Amino acid sequence: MEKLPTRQENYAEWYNELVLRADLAEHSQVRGCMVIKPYGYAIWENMKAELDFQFKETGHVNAYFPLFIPKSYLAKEAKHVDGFAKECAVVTHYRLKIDEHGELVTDPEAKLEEELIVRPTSETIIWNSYKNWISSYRDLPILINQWANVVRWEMRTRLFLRTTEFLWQEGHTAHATAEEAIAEAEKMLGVYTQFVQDFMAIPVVQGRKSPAERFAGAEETYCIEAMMQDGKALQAGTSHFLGQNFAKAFEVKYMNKENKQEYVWATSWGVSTRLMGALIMTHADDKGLVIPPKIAPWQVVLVPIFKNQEQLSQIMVFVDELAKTLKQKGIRLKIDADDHKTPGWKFSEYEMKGVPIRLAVGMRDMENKTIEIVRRDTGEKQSLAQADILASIEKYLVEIQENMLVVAQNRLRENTIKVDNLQDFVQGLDNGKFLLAHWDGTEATEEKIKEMTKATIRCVPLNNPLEDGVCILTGKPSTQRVLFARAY
RNA sequence: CGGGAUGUAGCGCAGCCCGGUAGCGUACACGUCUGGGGGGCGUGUGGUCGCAGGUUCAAAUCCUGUCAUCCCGACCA
Repeated sequence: MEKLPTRQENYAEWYNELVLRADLAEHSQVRGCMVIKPYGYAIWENMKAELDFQFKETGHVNAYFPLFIPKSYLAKEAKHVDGFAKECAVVTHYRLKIDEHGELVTDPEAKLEEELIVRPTSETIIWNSYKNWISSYRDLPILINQWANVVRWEMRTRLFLRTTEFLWQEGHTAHATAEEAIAEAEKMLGVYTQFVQDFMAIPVVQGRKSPAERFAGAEETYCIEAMMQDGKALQAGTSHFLGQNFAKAFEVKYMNKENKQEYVWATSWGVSTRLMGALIMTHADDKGLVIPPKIAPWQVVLVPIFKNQEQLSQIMVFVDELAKTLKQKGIRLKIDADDHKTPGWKFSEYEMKGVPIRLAVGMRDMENKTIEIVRRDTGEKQSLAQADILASIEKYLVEIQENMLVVAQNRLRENTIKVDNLQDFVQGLDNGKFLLAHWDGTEATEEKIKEMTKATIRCVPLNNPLEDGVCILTGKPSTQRVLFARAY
């Protein structure tokens, strides 16, 4: 098989090819939709399991709401409609029939009284339920998460980064006070940050979106932004303080302790299969994926090297014993004893798939009681005594996880720069930097900068130091720097 | 929705200009030699040439229509 295009040659093609070659996903026949293949789905499942655990640890429960949203619900929150109307799939009929030419056609008789929207997000359908669930402060808070698929009819799609249908989780909470809701939105941003850094080894910048970049219907949008290897930003997760916008749209009030009716305060927060894109573009190299041990479907792959079944049997005596030990330790091992692929082919294959540790054992090793171990992240290869292998694997799994984060953190730090004029700004962008620059705080300036440079305000970082300066475009005064980058 | 391109085996492509038996690479199956970094040799399976019309003795090839996909724009939490 041909080599992967390098990141340097063509970053976009490298990404696309890698997704296909690593067997994560493929384009389906359906426009803009992908098939997530078992290896890709296994990574998603590992991410999902950990996130689900964290949500429950922080007091949330799972529920499930309908895929279809009556059109009238979506219309209730004005900004929300604005944000999503242009990318909705609409169900208009409920039956097909065979016509006079023998063709399967939509039955015009079966038109829906009210059209149904395939959910682009679930605020409206969920708040329509919350209306019936909430009457007293004693009913609050409601802390619900749902794992679901959503559909957004995007013009241009890319595997994992932007697909018509995608998988995600969406948390929707209801609170008695603004303070509590804001605290919830911030808490979940923290959960995302910790998950992404500790499990996916992806460092992020936490911040608030500018008003223009806010979620449709939110008072405040918090986000985590990650840096891809080409210097572009990828929004890895968002958490929104929705104020009382949805409560007002759906008439959701509660009786407080003073016997007064008040509107409920809301949050929503989500991460999606887009995180798979972040994983790939943060860690993968020109040989393929590199997956952090904590979410790798296989943490270790073992390739026995043999000329015939008899040799394989001898090797497998040792391998079976090792497999038993690793299983006891909870280490995920794949043994590839397939005899119609060569060892060289397998080495390349598992590098493409990003398995953190590779072991190889042949007859030479059996005679010497040794085993070859190779780290995927650094490529470091050594021959160890078989007796020492368990300790080395355990040590490597920890080291690889840590090292991957450190490498990514260094990249983020080294490529985030302060700029004070437009020339440096543009030059920085072309060199793949994240830019901290002064901005006059107006939407007009933000828009102008986007037009000129394709860069957007990714966020106003949390705990941003205040500092007097002047806007790089207009020269008007500014009190803090904000983070600009080109984004996916 | 504007501009450009492409539809031929699972995948990647040639053939089309100049009409005449459907080709190559890869994958797959079998055999054999191999096996410590994407193996060699041999044999074989697999195609309504996107779809619908038309011209012709004859269409992957020429003509008309149509559908789909991709790229560049517009659009995009």
